[in-house]
Amino acid sequence: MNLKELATKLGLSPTTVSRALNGYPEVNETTRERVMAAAKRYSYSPNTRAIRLATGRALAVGHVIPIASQHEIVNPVFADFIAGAGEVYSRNGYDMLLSVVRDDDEERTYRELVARGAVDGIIVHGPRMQDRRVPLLHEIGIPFVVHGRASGTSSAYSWLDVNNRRAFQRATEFLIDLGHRRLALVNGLEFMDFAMRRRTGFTDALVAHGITPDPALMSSEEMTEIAGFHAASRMLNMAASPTAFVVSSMISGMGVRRAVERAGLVLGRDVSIIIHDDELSYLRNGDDVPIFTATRSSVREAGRLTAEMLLELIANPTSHPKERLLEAELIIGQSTGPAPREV
Amino acid sequence: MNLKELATKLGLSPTTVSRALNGYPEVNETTRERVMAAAKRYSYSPNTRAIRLATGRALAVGHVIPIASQHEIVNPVFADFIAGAGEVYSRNGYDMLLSVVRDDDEERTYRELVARGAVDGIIVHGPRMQDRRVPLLHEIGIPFVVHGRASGTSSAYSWLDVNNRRAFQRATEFLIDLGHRRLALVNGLEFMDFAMRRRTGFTDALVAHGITPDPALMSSEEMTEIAGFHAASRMLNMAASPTAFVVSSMISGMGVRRAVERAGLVLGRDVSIIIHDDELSYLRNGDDVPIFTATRSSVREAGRLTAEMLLELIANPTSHPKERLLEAELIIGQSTGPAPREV
DNA sequence: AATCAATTCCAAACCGCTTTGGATAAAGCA
DNA sequence: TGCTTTATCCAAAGCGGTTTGGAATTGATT
Repeated sequence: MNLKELATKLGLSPTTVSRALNGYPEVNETTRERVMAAAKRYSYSPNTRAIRLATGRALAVGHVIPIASQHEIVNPVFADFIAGAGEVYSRNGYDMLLSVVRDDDEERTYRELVARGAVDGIIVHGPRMQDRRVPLLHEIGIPFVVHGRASGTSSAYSWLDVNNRRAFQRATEFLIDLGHRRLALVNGLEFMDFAMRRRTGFTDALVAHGITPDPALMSSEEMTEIAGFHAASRMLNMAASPTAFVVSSMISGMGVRRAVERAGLVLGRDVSIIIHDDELSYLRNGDDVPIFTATRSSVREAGRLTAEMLLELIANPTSHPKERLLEAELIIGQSTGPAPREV
Repeated sequence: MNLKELATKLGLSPTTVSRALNGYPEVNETTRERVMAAAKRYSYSPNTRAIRLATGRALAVGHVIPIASQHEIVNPVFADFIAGAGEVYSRNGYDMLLSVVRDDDEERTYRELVARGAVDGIIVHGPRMQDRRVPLLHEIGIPFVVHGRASGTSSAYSWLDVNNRRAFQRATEFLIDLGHRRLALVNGLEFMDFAMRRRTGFTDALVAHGITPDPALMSSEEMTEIAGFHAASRMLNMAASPTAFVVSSMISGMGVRRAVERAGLVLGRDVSIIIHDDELSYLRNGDDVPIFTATRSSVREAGRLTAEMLLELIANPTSHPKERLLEAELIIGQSTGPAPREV
């Protein structure tokens, strides 16, 4: 059933039917109701392809998921972020277009996506330091919102980020307040923007309390269980081993915990851990009582908010870039406790 | 730059330019080269919206990701599956459309997606027993491939699945051969088709070796770390506690491992664990040496193959349903060993 | 009663491509 | 030489909607 057929059945012109369905004023209310009823009766869905061509809008948003070409890792937060964003799109009649792209030919993908007219806007995932994509998308001239930030970018752009520096600073201070003096950071890869900020928050807190950051107690690797395990094991084997860990993710944290337990130490007594918890749906940090003390910020909610920002930007392309900084909560769990007394 | 402009610049008709670019024979080779060169020079990308309308094809595939409305959990394998499928789509000029849908209004989503003409085919994720979506998509009449199977469905349909029954049977037999007699299953939710099959494989192996399955040693819960931890803790507290666990996922396995270590037992000596490893990129089972003994099957590869099946089906809608059963590898890691001697 | 402004509807153009059905010129054949 | 093929290109008609620019009808105003 298409518009013309429906119009014929109603004895109206396609014009009127179209207007009736789209809520334009120049159509009699009784006519509109007739049309609406008929549309429902024949379960008419306007052909998206035609709408897109006629309106010149794609009614779709592109998410470009970069895959690090060396490691082939898909960021695990991505699924929940998408789930949040997807809600917003479907509520607003937008489609979500996903491109999974190795980071060596990202540029081509972005350009094509826009030139082909496949999307009205783009969400940028996994920004790195001095990310080339920000100037690129400015040049292309398409609305976009970055999930995270790209330090070292000169021009303004829209972004939504968690205050990673602040979160890690607070986590570190919390541990310092508990008496810990030898603190370790198990961080993600530090060419990623968020990881850099977390490191800054960590060292800032140390320095502010007169503790000199020890490079041997700061690792920067992929956020996997194994990497966390290895990094923590190595540090725990040092002469002056750390009594507390600040860890970049739930998964790494599980690796750190394993290293701690493997070393015969008790979590929350001998060694404390604070992780960052993205509230991934399949990696809940405890049911009622949180297991890990954590800086917490829902990545699904971030997905929702980012999507809303982008749709606004699309509706209002000349508006100024919007920025949104979310604060992470500090959740006290069972993985932290006072620093053990020196022997 | 659109087709008409390009044609004008070349002094040709849009018809000829279109044909030249799409490889039709009725155009002179030298003309074709001229056109190609000009297209590249002006970086012309044909407008997807127009192509879709003109050809009546969506050139897009829909992935409908169900979110269990009670738990709001996004299946973690989904990200890697998508990554695999995405490769295939971009190689073939298809877009990937993602709909994240709570499982209470799935039907509407599927119907609309097709009625609107947004997709040429659909991938069904997370099939359950007697899944309603299979008959629904048959009724709608759109090519689709199921990732997994839907037991209890009468009509034929295309699917790609891992031989879950066989994998879990082999894993169980492997443990029995190591001398284990009290085996536990930490399974996913058993209304999911794959979980049911895994359970069958587990009990089949037991029965075949004269062991009566003990309901107290079979849990069926969400595949989270915590659920794994709780289930294993409970079982390890039983009088006749299990000496071996067959576990449905890497993440649950990490919970089981934690329970084992928490109980003061040594993995691979006191207690053995076999997990199923989907080879998620951010959850590698060890670097060179696998940590867990595991039944292994790459979900990313499954994504690739499923996508290829669907594209074939779209190109050839009258062909018979295709079925593809992947066998999982059994990988020996450090989490298994001979059953401990009875005390 | 004549004029003007709404109100309500429609015909036709348009979005940017593909594709059908020729037209023209060159080549092949009897 | 005249006629049929073959090669090459083009005009125009879609695809299924939206949107512009009227036209016809009705109601209000003077």
